[in-house]
Amino acid sequence: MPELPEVETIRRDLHKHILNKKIVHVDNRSTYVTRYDTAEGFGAAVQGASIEAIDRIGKLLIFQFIESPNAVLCHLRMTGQLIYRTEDASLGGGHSLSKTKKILPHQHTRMIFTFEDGSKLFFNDSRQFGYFKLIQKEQLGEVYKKFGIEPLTKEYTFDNFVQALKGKQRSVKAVMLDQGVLAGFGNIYVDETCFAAGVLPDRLVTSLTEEEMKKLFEEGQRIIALAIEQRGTTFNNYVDGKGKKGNFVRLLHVYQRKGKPCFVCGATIQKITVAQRGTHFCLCCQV
DNA sequence: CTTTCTGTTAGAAA
DNA sequence: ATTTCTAACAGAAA
Repeated sequence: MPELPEVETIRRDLHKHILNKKIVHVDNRSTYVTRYDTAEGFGAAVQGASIEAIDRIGKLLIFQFIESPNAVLCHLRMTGQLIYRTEDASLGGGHSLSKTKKILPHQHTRMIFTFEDGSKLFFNDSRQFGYFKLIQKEQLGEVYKKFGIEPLTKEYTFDNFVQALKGKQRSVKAVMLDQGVLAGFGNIYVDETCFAAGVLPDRLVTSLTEEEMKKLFEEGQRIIALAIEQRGTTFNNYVDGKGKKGNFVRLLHVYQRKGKPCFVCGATIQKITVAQRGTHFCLCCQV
């Protein structure tokens, strides 16, 4: 499940590999992933365009093109993957393709961008919740405006954090998952942040003390930064821009640890549903 | 075999 | 206006 750290890892990988590269061909294998555009319109806008910038806000990737009014938004949702392969690697014939690497394209490959040098960017998405959306560069301001404050930006201050959460009649979990309040947190990092902050996820935001608020603010930023350092969390589906898994799994304290002993106090990790999501916590460490 | 669960977000419903 | 619920889809688990 790509959240901010996973999407940022992919963004950095792609920045390294496809910047300034010209797209010579687009193979759109599922009209559903370009559901906001016609397949013809999307292909026409992107073919022949060169990558000027790859940006990100929250979990949303933004591709901009050189000398073009167009940009493309890409959201991976639950199971989307963006994997870059050089011509050599995508052919799969040689020993450059290890056994652990899947041959691409496969059944779930929904889009293939081919660059001038023969390298390719594969978009795989088994559930097809992810999408590509054509947009004008001048509309990007409106796109950014829909997002709340994001960890690791200069807007992420304690004052802004308190301001964003203030007055919400909802659980900590629901508010932290709300991309319009905080940008980039998903199920994994909300549960981990709540654990680190010692706050139960089903607490109402209005019940939080100043110190608890501060803890959530600080731990949220610390965990997101640490997860980026570890190149994200691979629980089942996520891989980086080169198809490799993330390393944060071994640092998880509560997520997907139901029934296992808490690393801090030994109590059994609990799982309930909060804000329609599986939610993990330690009854001993969190209040 | 069928049913349930997974977790993101838009859009609908409350 | 704000919050909650459901649909979109495919596959793993029950």
